[in-house]
Amino acid sequence: MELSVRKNKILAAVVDRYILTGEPVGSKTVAAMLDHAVSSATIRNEMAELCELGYLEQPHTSSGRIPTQKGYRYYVDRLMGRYELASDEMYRIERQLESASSEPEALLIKASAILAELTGCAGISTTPKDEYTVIKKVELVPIGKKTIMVVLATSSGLLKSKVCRMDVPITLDLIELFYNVAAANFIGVRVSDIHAPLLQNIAASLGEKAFDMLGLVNAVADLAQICTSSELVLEGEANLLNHKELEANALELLTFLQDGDLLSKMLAERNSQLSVTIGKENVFKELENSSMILSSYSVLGQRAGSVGIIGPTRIDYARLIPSIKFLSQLVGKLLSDVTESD
Amino acid sequence: MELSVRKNKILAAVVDRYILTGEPVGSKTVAAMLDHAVSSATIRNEMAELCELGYLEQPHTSSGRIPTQKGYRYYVDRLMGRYELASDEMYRIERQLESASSEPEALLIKASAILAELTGCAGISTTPKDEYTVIKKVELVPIGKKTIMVVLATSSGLLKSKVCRMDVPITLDLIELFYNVAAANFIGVRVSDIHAPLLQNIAASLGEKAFDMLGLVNAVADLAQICTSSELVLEGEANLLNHKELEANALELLTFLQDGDLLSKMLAERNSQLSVTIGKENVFKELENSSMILSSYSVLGQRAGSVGIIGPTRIDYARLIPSIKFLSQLVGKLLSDVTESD
DNA sequence: GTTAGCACTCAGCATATAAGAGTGCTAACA
DNA sequence: TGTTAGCACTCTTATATGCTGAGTGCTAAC
Repeated sequence: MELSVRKNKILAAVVDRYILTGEPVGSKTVAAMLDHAVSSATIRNEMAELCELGYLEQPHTSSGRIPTQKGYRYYVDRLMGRYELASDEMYRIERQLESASSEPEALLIKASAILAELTGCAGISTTPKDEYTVIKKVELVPIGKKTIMVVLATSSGLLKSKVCRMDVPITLDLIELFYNVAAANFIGVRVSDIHAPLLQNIAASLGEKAFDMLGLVNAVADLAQICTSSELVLEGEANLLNHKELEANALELLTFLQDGDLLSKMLAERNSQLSVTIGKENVFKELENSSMILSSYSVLGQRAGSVGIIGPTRIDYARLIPSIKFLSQLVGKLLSDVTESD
Repeated sequence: MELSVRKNKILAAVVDRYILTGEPVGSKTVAAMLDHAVSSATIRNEMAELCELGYLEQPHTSSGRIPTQKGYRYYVDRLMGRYELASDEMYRIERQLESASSEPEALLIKASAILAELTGCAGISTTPKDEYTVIKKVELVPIGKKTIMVVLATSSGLLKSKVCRMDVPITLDLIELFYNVAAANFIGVRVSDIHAPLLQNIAASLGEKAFDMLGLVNAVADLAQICTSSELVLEGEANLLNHKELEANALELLTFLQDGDLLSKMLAERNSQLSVTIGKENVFKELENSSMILSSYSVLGQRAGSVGIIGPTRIDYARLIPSIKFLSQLVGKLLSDVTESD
């Protein structure tokens, strides 16, 4: 629904001001912000209507107005200004991020931390979801007589490892056999294609030797599984305590975030390039006082994950969104760089 | 300094009760706890003396008493009962922990999480400090034309990796040369012995080929460095918000913990088997309202790290200490298992 | 449609009062 | 000399009261 030009201006003024100060905004203040083009009484009339329409609300009968979630939504969709990052700021972020670009996980931890610091909110991101990437290399690293480490590297730069304890001493034969099996069945295969049927095939083809090998083959399957599921990275949760509107539910909120599983699923479902989720628009009631801004990044043209923030609904959307967008593009670029030289 | 038997009983009663309820404890309550062996008036006299001696204090002129830090210290050192874990509880913990025992870091994350859940505090631990362990294996995993992954495994089961970007395409010659260099200079060497002079030696012996190799050699050195320094693991920080005595400084506290560097150093210096640090006994003022209980674990007889908790000073020391001790022994045992088969 | 003016509402603050918990002290007791 | 009963006193907590100021809704005039 479209509001009148003047209502737009008033709503924008209220939201801008409220984001800035956190105090309810009165008609006089708005009149001043609009250069007294109309008097405060007129503003009052308009604001009363905006209340009825559900864009504003009053904490108490006679105080200024604050935006409702509907108000924020309207503001984000139509009213807010678009800012650009200063180029020196962009440069600074780029430098910081590049210093951690050697591994995807480190990169996303860094990205989340940068966002947390930049925004005063919690920084959040998901590691690249790799179901289309293939296994690049499988290596065994013997540790002890019966202990061996299985290392799996994917074409997207992920490296995962797992220690495997065997029931029998590890022989050179076994290792050689494993490398043969790996070359035949794993290398060049999509991580998402390492599933039960394939494993059974392998076991069958091995015959009597299958038993000793089973642990190693399963380890590879486990690692492949880990590679397909993207992981949640959260940094700067403590920042959320800074926002007094979140304090009341700080415990629930932080506990929820720390758990991560639910959140992780939620992020996986997102598919727009930029998503702003305000208050109760969030599925989980732990987030009903929070907003989430996420921007997805792509690796080699393929949507791979997201970076963003979680903060209070009262948040400077106009300034933060460009930062988050910029960072997501940067993450995509750096991750593509790691991979592209293939 | 030794107190009279009766003062001991009274102090113990006050601390026990205060830990339980969080409310100041009055003379009448204490009299009841001691089965009215003496009247409340007598208790009052004794409590007044305990105040003068610095073991108790009054939040306001006329309220019950609460323990001072000195009081807690005395209680922990001499008064508190010793509990034992129920054997089914021990079994439950053992099972949980074993499920994550494949890698040292996962194990300690799990241990911290268990402690956090068990105690309602933040669980904390350090990964094994490995300066005496030796490099077991160094592997190269090619990723792209100019990108290669360096993997380092230590005898203690640690596995670290780093992506290395080269200026020139990676050739088989280079890889072979690296493996020769590694076999001659790294394998079997203590991680703490990989330092600048050794690197210079290697560079010198390589002559003109040193340039291409430098990145790889440096990567190994970086990884060795990472192995020597133990890492801090923190779980369940959100639990701290449950304790109202910490709420006032929750932001500072969580920020401090999240940073970790300082804390990490502090933990490294600890050398007693069990350490209880109460309030201002902590070096950092962010922790002056907190207590820390740490128990060190040993891997193959060698002190390697610690596990424990951080919580408010008002905490059930008597019940938590046995849990923490038990967990530290368990961690040591599981880590030794991973390593022993060498 | 806009504005000035005014009565009204309500949060926030300060002050006053009462109740209750617990103390310190004194004097009597064993 | 150590212990106890009794009592006045202190201080927190809760509740009630009044005041102030910001901001409103409404009405009447422009």
